[in-house]
Amino acid sequence: MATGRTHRPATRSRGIPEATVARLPLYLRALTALSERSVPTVSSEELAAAAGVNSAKLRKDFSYLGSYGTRGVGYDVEYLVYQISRELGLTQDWPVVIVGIGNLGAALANYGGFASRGFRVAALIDADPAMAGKPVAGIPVQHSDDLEKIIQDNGVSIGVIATPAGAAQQVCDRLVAAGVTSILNFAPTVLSVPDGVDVRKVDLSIELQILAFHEQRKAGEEAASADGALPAAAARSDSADQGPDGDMPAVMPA
Amino acid sequence: MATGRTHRPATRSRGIPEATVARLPLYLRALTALSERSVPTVSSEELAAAAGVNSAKLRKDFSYLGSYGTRGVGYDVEYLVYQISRELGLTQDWPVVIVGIGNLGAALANYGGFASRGFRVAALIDADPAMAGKPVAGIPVQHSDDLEKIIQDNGVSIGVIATPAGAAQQVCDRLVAAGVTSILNFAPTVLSVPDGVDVRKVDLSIELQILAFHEQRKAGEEAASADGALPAAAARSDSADQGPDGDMPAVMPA
DNA sequence: CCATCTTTGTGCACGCGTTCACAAAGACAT
DNA sequence: ATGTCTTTGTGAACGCGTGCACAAAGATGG
Repeated sequence: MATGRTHRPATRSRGIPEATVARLPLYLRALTALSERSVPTVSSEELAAAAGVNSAKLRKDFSYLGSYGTRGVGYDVEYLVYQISRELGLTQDWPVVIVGIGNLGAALANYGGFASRGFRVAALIDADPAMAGKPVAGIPVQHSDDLEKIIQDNGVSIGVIATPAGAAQQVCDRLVAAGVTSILNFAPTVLSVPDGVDVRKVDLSIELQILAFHEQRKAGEEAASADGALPAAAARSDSADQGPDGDMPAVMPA
Repeated sequence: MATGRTHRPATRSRGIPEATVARLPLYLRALTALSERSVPTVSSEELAAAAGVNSAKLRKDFSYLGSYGTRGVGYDVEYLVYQISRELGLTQDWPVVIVGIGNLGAALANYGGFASRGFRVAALIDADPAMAGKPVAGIPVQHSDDLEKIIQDNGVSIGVIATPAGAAQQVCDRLVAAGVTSILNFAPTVLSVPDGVDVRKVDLSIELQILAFHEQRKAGEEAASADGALPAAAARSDSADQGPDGDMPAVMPA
């Protein structure tokens, strides 16, 4: 970004690889923990261990930020916390709306990690009129009719979708039309959005299926060494596939 | 391709790239939707659009499965649903335990997508004695003292951790010791596990921070074209860092 | 049976991300 | 000051994942 200050090798925001960006929050968390224990400096080796990554990767990641460590010593914890926070945009306050206040929406609303990380729940929105006015996590739920107004009044640019799958795209469209440019989607749907809008997806069902794949593979290999066949456990070979479920958000039936 | 058609070209489980495995559930969902609409066949182009991926990628993904499409026609929906389900291990029943029945744990327990995808909630476990016996989603919560017994009695190999961060590693260790080999972790902690155990992490806080990064970048660029400086919005430049929050699961305060 | 047309399966090239390994930078002791 | 020792920052090699572009397969119609 050209932010500029003369030197400042970094600030090449656009130069920061996605993979690195995705790890910065991890480093930040580990650093925050160190900071709370008043640890003044940390080596790449130590921090990498705490974050669960390779130390060379961590150093390279930091090099994109232009973060300066001190050779022979390590990194200054406080300085790094500040730099990463700044890079991630956490030094400012991000108002967030949560749409769809079912089980999951409520869980999200109650999540304490919001406020302490630069995020603020500006509003809770649900389509059910019966929910309107009812407080969840101390915040009154508002009806989705007022979605546009809420977004605009609060200058919201980040929206969280926790509605059933069927409603997700419509909600998404309205959020985008109202000015939201970043969306965190918990509904099991592929959202289509115009250029310039970022979408991230969290999908419990997918995560579990990936685990099942590996689990099956482990079982299969085990069996293979003794048997040569399939997992011993359940040989239930239904054609599977039954209830239509593609209609509620991962993790939350309305 | 080499697969030689002795039928059964697949089963090269170990040959399937991770990236492909991660997309299979996506394809499966799209295919299930088609199946429900009784669509008999689908082209890679159509299916790719529905799943939000590139059609060449999709074809290559399927080629790892050894799935057979028909040139000039496309893929048989039902056949593909079965093949992918099978490959993912969803034709068998996976008993799952959820540890930590707070807001999120309850939301997970209520998630309808479990049963319909080959997963079954075998038990809900919480450390709070006051929760014991209390039914959540129709399943009585059990005390964590009985964790090992529950795992063994039910032959559970997949565990979901939705506890506060402080308890996660300990719970993880007990799960692993009891025989769990796949863990879905919602707590904001890096879990360390022995070889052979898979861990997948879902972390709301990280997802939001990644969105914030891009959001800030957008704002910065916008401003740059007119101004040259930083986002106009909030120039709040605190040293940031405040409440200790690293102590509850992403999305769920006990 | 042959021609045409559609759609798959994949060889290939490119770019990103990871990791190694090491030179340079600096702290610290003497 | 000078030497030693630690730890960073990064050049370079490698491997994975992606996407293009096309040949081969097979359906379909004449």
